[in-house]
Amino acid sequence: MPAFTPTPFTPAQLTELRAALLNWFDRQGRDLPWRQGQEGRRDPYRAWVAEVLLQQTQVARGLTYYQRFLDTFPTVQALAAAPESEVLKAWEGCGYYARARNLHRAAQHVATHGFPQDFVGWLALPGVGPYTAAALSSLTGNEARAVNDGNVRRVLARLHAQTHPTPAWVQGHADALLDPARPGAWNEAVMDLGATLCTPRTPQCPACPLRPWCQAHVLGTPTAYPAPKARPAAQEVHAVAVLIGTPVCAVLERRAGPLLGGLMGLPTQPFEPGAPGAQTGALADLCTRLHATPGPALGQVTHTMTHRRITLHLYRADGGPDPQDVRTAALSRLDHKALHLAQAHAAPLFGPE
DNA sequence: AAACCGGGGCT
DNA sequence: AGCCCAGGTTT
Repeated sequence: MPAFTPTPFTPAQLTELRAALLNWFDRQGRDLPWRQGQEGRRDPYRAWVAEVLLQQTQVARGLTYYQRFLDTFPTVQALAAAPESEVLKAWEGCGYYARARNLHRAAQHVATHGFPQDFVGWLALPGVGPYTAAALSSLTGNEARAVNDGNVRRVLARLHAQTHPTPAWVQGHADALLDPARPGAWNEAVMDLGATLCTPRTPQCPACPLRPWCQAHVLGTPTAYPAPKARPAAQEVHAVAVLIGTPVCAVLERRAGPLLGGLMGLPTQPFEPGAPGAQTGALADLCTRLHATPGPALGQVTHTMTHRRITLHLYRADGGPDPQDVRTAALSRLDHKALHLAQAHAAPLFGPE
């Protein structure tokens, strides 16, 4: 017996449902810059960059980054030949920087060995998991692989009124629904439906081509599917940071590890906000490490990242390592906020514009 | 199972 | 103006 409940649709229903969604897609599907060329035969480089970008970034926001990234690296050879710092600079502000580092590493493999030709080949690239491998093998090779992303999960959960769809449940139903005649278009169609009509909060059921088959619509509570996931509470983090130099030419450090790895930023030192003297102690420790002299406070900025709420207490300092050009370095939003604060502090009233 | 990041929607 | 949410891959 199967591990999941197979699709309740009869073959005739399946044919109608597929035709309804694909007909909608042919007329209402989104015209996106990475969807050039024939369906199922999209350009692999453009599709790949787009899919990695769209792993954690919504289309509306992703368009800007996609444009910038392709202008900077028009081909996989250009991407492979670039230093990592330039790749991160092109990705700057987009978040989840491991995506850019993996894309860069994978490009060096692709530039010499060529693009993967199937699902397993795509899956072998760093930064390409089951979703992206299914998307790329279907979009560029018309392979019959059903994608399983957040949109698909939501569409299928509503279609079958399933509050707690497991990954295996979603994959099973996605496989059953996939139109084997047009796998690439089918995947694009389901994701477009989830992104434009079957949205998380305010679904547009009256316009939905799948409404005749949708159990959640029958029950009248589409937003109940799937049930929201529990999330860990945000954690308060405090750190001191120093500005040595100016907001456009400052001492920067390269961040290592999973958090903002590979990006540059102002030197920082965390501290326990409750403990007396902890903040001045952290400033002293940081300046000792940098061989710098602490100066006046410039203010503080807050930024939320993952499950952390970070407060950066910014100070001026002197001495230490050589400052560098801030504009050519890849920085996180947090550091841009800190530098903006320093700039406002430097010229609070006057100055050009 | 938990961590990674930033923006957009809703209150 | 804030809070809350969503989201593939990796470790």
